Amino acid sequence: MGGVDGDAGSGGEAYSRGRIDKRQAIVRAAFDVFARDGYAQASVDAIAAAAGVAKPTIYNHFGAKENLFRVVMADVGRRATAATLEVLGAFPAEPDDLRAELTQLGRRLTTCFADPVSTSLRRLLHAEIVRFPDLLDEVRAGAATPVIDALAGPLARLATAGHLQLSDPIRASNQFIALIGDELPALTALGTRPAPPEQIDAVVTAGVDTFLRAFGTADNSPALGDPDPHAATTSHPT
Amino acid sequence: MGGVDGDAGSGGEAYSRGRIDKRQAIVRAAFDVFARDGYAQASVDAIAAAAGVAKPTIYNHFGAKENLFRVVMADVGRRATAATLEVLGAFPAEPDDLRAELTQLGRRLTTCFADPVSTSLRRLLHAEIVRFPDLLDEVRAGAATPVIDALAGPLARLATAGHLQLSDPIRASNQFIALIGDELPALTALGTRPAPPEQIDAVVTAGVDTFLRAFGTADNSPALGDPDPHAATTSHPT
DNA sequence: GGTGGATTGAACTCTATAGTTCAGTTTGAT
DNA sequence: ATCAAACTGAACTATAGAGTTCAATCCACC
Repeated sequence: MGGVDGDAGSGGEAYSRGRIDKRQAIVRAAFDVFARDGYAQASVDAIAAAAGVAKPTIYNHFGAKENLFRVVMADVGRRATAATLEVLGAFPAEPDDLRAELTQLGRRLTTCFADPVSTSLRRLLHAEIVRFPDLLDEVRAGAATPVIDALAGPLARLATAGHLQLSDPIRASNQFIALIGDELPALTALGTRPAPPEQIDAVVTAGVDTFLRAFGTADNSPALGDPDPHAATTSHPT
Repeated sequence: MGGVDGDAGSGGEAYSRGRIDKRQAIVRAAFDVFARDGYAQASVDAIAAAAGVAKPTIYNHFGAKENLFRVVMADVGRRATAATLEVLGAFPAEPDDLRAELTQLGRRLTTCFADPVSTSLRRLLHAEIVRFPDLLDEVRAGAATPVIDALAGPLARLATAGHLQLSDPIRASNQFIALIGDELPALTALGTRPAPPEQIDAVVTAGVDTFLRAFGTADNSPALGDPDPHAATTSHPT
């Protein structure tokens, strides 16, 4: 329920759906099935069954399977981006305790990145990029770049306010994301297993620490007493 | 061995024609086809054609397609790891110019990570992890963990020698990899496009700079005059 | 209570491909 | 030269799934 609406046109037809929102149900179900089976192995019959809909209804709405896939990917990309941008929007303009706020931000971001919506999108992109090369640019333009920019903004403000020392906020933004998120795929088995929260926490804490060692100023303290010298080992992302 | 030998009139095959190592040819060809088409869409006929081999030969050697896939993944994992470990092994024990050596190392590592062997492995892992969950552990144990460890060693040595200030070499190793490599998928379109070398260079340089800001000591200098404040923008990994 | 567009289920066509079979050929070794 | 094992080509079985068709049905709205 909620914003029904026939989503911004994917292929030409954008007319009034007389019925309840079968369309939404199909897209959601298709995402589940694609995420589980991959594009090639996901059968339209399975999607129809999962959506509680007859097969011809799918073809009525979306035409070929390929188009359904594109719509699904766009939808998932939009959802993932929205969640991440919301987290970034909640970052305070004038944080009292920068370290604490960055850590909090890191925790929230990793939660977003480890979410099934995000990880499945990731997996499907990797899986199908050869068959759908354009999908990457589409998703990246609508998802990745805005996120980096949305983090670069606050970082730049913190720099001009004298709480960080950095010359290139975009670069710093990418590096922050790298420091807190690069190990996530390894920790979550590419998103197929729930990650031990304490391991994620350790990575985020260490990432923020390194970030502040590199870019911090006097007011964001010297990492209170090496908070966690040896917690949980981690490995390289696949 | 060698010979192309006239194989009675069957024309235009792809790989070697010696009786000796059909098996190798099949594995190599299968990798190419899997990388291009994905597991489900890769047909055994296509693999046979690419390997210059008859279909029953494949079944003689490997049994079912699933097994062939496992063998291919193990082989590719081995190759990718070997290349990376070789690069890490070349890291000098007592570097004169730590910044330069780390930058060099970063460049070489990104070259490894951007190699088709590595990127295809990555893509196939993401694509098939749901169908082959065990593959991840196998590849990770044999590839990712050793790489992190192989970098942690030198870092630890540098720390005890007083050239770096860090308490957890494993963590620092992960973070170094993150700083230099996290943007690679975005820059190379998940490995499907060659990355502009100057962009990779900029990322590596900036990554090493941040790493040394965080962990460096007096002797590895304050980044010679902000070498490249604004070069090429980058985006978030997918 | 009638009308039209959306929906349904079921049967159908077509194509792709995993895996097998087999008779004949090539190969390296004896 | 001979032999056994590996290889080949081609035909074959069986299955699975994309996309279509159509008569019957449901629902919103007039």
